[in-house]
Amino acid sequence: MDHGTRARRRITLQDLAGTLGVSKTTVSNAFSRPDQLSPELRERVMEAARAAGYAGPNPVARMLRTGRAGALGLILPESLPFALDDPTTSELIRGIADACEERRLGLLIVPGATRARDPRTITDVAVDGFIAYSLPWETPALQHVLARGEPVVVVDEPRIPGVATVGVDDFAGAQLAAGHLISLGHRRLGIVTSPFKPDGYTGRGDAARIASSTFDVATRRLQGYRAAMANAGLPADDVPLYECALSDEELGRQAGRDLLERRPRPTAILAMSDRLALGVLAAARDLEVAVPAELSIVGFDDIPGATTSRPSLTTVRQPLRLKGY
Amino acid sequence: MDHGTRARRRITLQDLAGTLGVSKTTVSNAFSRPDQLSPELRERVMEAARAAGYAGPNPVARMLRTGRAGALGLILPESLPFALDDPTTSELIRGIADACEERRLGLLIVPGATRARDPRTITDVAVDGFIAYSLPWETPALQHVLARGEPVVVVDEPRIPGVATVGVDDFAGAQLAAGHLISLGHRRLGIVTSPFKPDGYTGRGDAARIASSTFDVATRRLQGYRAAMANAGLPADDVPLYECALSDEELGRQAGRDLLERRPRPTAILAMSDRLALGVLAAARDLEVAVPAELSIVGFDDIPGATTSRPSLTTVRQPLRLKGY
DNA sequence: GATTTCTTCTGGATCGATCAAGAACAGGGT
DNA sequence: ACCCTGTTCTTGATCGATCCAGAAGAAATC
Repeated sequence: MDHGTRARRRITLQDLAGTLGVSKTTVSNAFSRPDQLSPELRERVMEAARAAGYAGPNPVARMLRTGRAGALGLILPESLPFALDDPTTSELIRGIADACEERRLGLLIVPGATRARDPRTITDVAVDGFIAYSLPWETPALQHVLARGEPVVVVDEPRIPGVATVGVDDFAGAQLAAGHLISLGHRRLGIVTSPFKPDGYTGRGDAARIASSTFDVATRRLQGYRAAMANAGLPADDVPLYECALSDEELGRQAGRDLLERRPRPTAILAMSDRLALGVLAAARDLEVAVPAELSIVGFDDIPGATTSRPSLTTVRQPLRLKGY
Repeated sequence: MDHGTRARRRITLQDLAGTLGVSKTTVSNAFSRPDQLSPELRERVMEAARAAGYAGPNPVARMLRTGRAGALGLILPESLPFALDDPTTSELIRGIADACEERRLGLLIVPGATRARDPRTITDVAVDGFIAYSLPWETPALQHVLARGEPVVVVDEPRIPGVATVGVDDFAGAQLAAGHLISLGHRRLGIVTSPFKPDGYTGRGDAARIASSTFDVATRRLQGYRAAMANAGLPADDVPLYECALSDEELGRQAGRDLLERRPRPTAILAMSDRLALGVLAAARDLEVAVPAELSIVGFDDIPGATTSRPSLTTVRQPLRLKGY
């Protein structure tokens, strides 16, 4: 019934110092800088800590003082379920997780960044920096990330001046893929694209949408395809095009059906991801179009388990991307 | 060349208050409690913040003062790559991620808890509580989690008195599965188990290992199987048993081969997970044992995409498990 | 013996916010 | 004129640690 000991407050470093009769700095050192005090005293401190049920310095207080959070934020465009489904993203997450583990950093995942979100999911988290993966231009989430003023690494897109970016050369890769098909003699191509805008649209290509695209990767890959076609003297502008809202097999199949039903039928289809390519393959099977006899398909990304007849444009991803820190 | 403005220190709420000529509390309120000040002043504050490039209150400082971190820690037994591979775990992560998103909590993932780890990956992270998934007894990581004194929810195992646990009734489920097979007339059963210890052992069942098991789930499921057998008057103790270090199709196949090569050959096999069951199915195909004519297989967990002839023992997982908070 | 150098430990300032209590002023009712 | 209630803003304490400068004593150097 006197002061103190009420309401089961959590024990602090200060309390511990009190019961031991040493200064709080000493207790702090016992935990974080063992070489700064004699082994005996340190042992006494640890002993007392164990007895008092003190688990170690409060991480938040330590962060505030030291300025380091010991964690990285990973911003994903779609929801986590979708990210885990998509081999490309999932592969990326693995690489990042491993790298974080080596450096004993925590990994805080912020999914669904393209949807409208409460900014607090970004402004209120304790991290030392962010990795943003494949976001469209003008994502509010990205603005908030940049506003925090902490280190940011963007993977794939968008390429923002002054912000570190990791990614393959989409233009060159796409050009290579299209060039390959053309050199095989194909003249009637079809293209299945990943989204140009994060609005869930799926359907035939639309020049206005493409012109106002906010996804860099899709834009640059398309430019690559078209450049290759233009080099070969093919009409690049009115090539049949189908845009898919997600990089998903079902949508790829839908795209494939659409493209393969056009007349004259394309003899080769370029897909902006391997999952879309697999979908096109399924569509070809549905429509009984023989691959590769009647149709060639080329994907992108080289996901594991893509053993179809397609030259794989691989990305050197993974641990590289953490080198920035 | 006077005091202040050196070395590009990050701007603080205090600084902002200074330039505006108001108190820091007012600035704080402008961000966190808009009803506490006049709209005009608030607008002025936000304006000045924008101009100064101030992104909002420092999350760490806020955490320290309020005592809330706004994030949850998720402890996984294996590495993240493995977790993403395993449909059961991946399903769980989805559920948790969704629930966190609704409550606008961050999700901090700490993988690989069964391996020896630096305790700091647990003691040094800023979270309000932990979810521990399917860990063996005596995992050091778990000790550290409990030592933090924050809320903990254990999923599946281990069941620790006084700690909230979410999970299905493994004993009853297993008993049901085995009872089902027995009621179909099966008398020679075989069992494929998930690990009893986190040491990577894969091989025939070993009574000593089972007796000293540290994985609750495996133990209780086995007890369930055996109880059903005992009820039916079958010798439960020397039933053929194969332990797999991971819940993985390849190991399930190995287990299936071993069990199916024994004589007399089992007519039914109980697997502790659906992935293992799929492996057994593969083994049956390898050895040209007809399913279900010559062999019945029963799994556990009901993962998506398991359309084989097996009664699925489903778990009601997902968002439930966050109700604790 | 005086000075320097270590080692070991301490006190107080500090990180950047929130919170509790209260001041100053406005209007409303009697 | 007085008290009450509200709104708006400020002061000072506080969260729980780390860091810096320095004190006290032992050991080494000249």
